[in-house]
Amino acid sequence: MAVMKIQKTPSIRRMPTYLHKLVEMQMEGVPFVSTTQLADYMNLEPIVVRKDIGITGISGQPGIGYKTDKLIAAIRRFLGWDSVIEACLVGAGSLGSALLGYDGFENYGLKISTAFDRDTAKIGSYIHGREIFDYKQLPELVAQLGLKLGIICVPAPCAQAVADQLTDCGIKAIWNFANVSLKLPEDVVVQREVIAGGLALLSVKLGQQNSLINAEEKNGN
Amino acid sequence: MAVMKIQKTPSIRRMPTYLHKLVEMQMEGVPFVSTTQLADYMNLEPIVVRKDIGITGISGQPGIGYKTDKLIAAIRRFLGWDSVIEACLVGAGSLGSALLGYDGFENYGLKISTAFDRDTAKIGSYIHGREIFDYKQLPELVAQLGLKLGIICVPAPCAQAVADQLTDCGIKAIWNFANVSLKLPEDVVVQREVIAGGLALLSVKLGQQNSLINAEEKNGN
DNA sequence: TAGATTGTTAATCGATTAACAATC
DNA sequence: TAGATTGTTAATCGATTAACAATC
Repeated sequence: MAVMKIQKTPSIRRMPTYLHKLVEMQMEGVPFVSTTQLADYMNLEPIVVRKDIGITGISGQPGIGYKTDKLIAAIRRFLGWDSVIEACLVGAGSLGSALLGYDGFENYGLKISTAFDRDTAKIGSYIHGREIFDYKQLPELVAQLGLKLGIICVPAPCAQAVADQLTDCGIKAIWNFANVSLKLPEDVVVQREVIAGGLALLSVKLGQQNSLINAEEKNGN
Repeated sequence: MAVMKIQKTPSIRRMPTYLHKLVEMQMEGVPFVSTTQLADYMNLEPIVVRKDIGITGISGQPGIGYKTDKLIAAIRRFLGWDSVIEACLVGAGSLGSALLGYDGFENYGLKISTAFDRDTAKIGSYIHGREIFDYKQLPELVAQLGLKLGIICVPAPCAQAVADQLTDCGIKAIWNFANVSLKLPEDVVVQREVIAGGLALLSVKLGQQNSLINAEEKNGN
């Protein structure tokens, strides 16, 4: 199978943020939204939002904007979030627990239907109202529920073994929060979250800001 | 002050991952690393790694690679992680707790020196060995410790107020995990983590993969 | 009619990839 | 000498930005 290359990554990454704001506006009863409004909210230029929305295929009304409901629907459809996908989570440590407790996923087409851990102290307990199952039961339950998405929250050294187990069970997509690069079959897609990536960006911004300030001080401003 | 625009965002985001792997190799006693090795690990092309490393300014040895120690130092210097920056964390909920428990930050030039919450049940307790302070004490402690970085882990509706408070106290950089876009003074840098952004990317990949499979089935492959 | 916004086309900019001489 | 790798230059590709007619 050909290696996939996704384009418009920056646009796709912005979609959930539009969605979040739009749902909020929808609840407030706002019937129309313009790219200007969304751009203001996100601190970017309207043309960026216009292009992003363009790829969903929706059309708006010149001079007015987009119907809030339709725009929400268009973004959901584009992302494949119009039908809920069920997932299993492996590793109920602090990060895994945080994800289990996050109630925004319902807006993002995701439902974590089962959670697993190896720790006997956790097995059978409930975290944010969800039972933690024995990791040994994973193949059985994943097959039974026909799950296609797995979320890995185990420590880095265990992550590859868990990933192998998941793909053996028919999982086709992995959301990887472990700090390690996984080797997977070509027909399995993976998204690795590297929290430190954001920190790196922030650090570089801070460094640039500081040198800017120093430069201005030098110029007597 | 001019609005900052950081370039080479994708390269910067990859830096911590290089760093993580390099530190691992260093501990294993590997003296030299080539871009080929790093590329293999990260599932990308060597030229990408070569370009990324290039921006740190380090030079390697043709035919051999880079000295592991020197490369680690170069990446740390580039990111400003050669000196530890102290931060405060606001909001000791499940995500805040997970961050407090993450022990990888020491490698990333970050030390969370204080954590705050408003909840009296949490104040005075210890999470992952760190005392949780009353949010009311924030101005006092931030000033006392001279902190420049704040990490926001409070619910979205409180995030802007916390951000305002932080900037009032002299915080110059904010790492925002709340699901809201913050309005900040121009001299304060911000990095917002949108966890759902990664999920959006994964969903689109999964959709593309599925249509690829369908196409191949149609062609009888 | 005036102001706001969409949607498209073109221009610019930056990131990725390719190619290859120089070096170990 | 053969193989591997760096570092640089050029080519390609895609994303961002600008401009503007069409529409409400």
